Amino acid sequence: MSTQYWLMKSEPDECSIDDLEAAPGQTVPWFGVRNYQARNFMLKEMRVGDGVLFYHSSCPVPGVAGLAEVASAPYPDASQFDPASPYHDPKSPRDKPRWSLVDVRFKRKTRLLPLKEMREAPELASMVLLKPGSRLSITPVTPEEWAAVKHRLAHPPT
DNA sequence: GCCAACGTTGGC
DNA sequence: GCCAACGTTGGC
Repeated sequence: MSTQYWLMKSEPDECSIDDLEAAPGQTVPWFGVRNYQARNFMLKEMRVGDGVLFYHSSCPVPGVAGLAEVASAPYPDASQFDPASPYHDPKSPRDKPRWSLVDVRFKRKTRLLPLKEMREAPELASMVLLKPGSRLSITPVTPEEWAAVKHRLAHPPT
């Protein structure tokens, strides 16, 4: 199977690209996803080595802040069973966990590619992230979109 | 802090 | 299985 690509949103207050770089093994478990569509991407479609656009959300300048990769097969998200966690899900059966995650490994920081610039870029108009009303925290990225983002990262507007 | 969009819940 | 109420996301 050929390489797939994803965009994954993270609040920099929770886990920024710098936090990912500083993490043990430069890898973090992508815990806390509580949306079935986003979960299914991790559970059913991601493969180790898939490319990830690391996106900062809910912050002063939202946008792509770095590149990462899928670093594990899916496994159950431990936070669903932790009563102290904000991600605790009392309805998730121990023997049949509702929520799974993958590990994500740091590749490199990039310049910040702001959401505003992405919206203004015709070659990125097809991205799921930019669809009106889109709120998914994990979205697929086509090879063409991946290439266009990398090109734009390397060639900032003047 | 506002609010539009969207997902989930639960009564019926 | 419908759908109104409610909660969440996330840009602005």
